Amino acid sequence: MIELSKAEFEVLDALWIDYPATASQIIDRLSDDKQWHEKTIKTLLGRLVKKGALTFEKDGRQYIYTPSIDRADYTLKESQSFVERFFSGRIAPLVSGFAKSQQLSEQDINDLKKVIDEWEKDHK
Amino acid sequence: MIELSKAEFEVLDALWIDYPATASQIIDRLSDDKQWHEKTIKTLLGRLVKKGALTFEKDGRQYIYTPSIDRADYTLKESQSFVERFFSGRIAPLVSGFAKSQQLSEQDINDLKKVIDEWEKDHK
DNA sequence: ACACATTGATTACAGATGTAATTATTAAAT
DNA sequence: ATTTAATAATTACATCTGTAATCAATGTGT
Repeated sequence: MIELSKAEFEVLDALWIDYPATASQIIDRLSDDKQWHEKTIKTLLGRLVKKGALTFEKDGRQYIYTPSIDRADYTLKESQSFVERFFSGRIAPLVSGFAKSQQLSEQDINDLKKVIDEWEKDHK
Repeated sequence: MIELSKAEFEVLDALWIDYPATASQIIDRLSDDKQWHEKTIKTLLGRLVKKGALTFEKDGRQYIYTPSIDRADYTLKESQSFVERFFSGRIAPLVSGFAKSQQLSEQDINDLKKVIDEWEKDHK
């Protein structure tokens, strides 16, 4: 699988918001949270292209970028590897840690219940 | 918080299994899964000491290592940051991704239910 | 047609990381 | 006491990462 650094992921994440998009659109989106120099973002875009995480088409002197991987796929793979490394592949201990440290809201609990209901529906 | 690389974490994880422990004990434990050179593990131990993730006492010519951070604390922090980056801090979408891709067993579902029950007990 | 402004390409550079080899130290064996 | 073997300390080195600066190309305005 394609391995992305944290910074690279953030840039790709800005593209996932809406694509295709130009570098300046991406820079624009990122400027809200991050205080990255435009050059930095260009560098990261270049590295993402090199890693095959996105493609581009020329439009005059600009590039129009499109992600070449799916966000859900990518985050699932990362989640699997994370849960494997930290919790031997079991997800409940992760959730349990959140619960114990007061990180779960009523909303989270309801969402989790919904996931469980779905699962049970599919496995009956 | 202390930032550990993947390799560093694996070494610390081998120490968490049982401690205090000597370098050779740790090397021994790791040799099952990893094919790291002994020197590599020593280097990682040194970096872990430098980062303050573990301490040691001398016992003759050997060092006896002890973790200076708690595994549950560390994994919780990492989990929070992971969930924040990939799922805007919400845990349910992570679990949902696992469910949708057939990564959840009956056992996982039961464990999750237990976590939810606990949570509800504490919040009544 | 030409200077300018914009965008992409190339280069930079320090610190982190993976993966050890080399060197120094010292307890243990002879 | 001296050699040896084990252990730790120091050094190595390529790649990745964060964070840009500089160079090159090219569309645009005058």
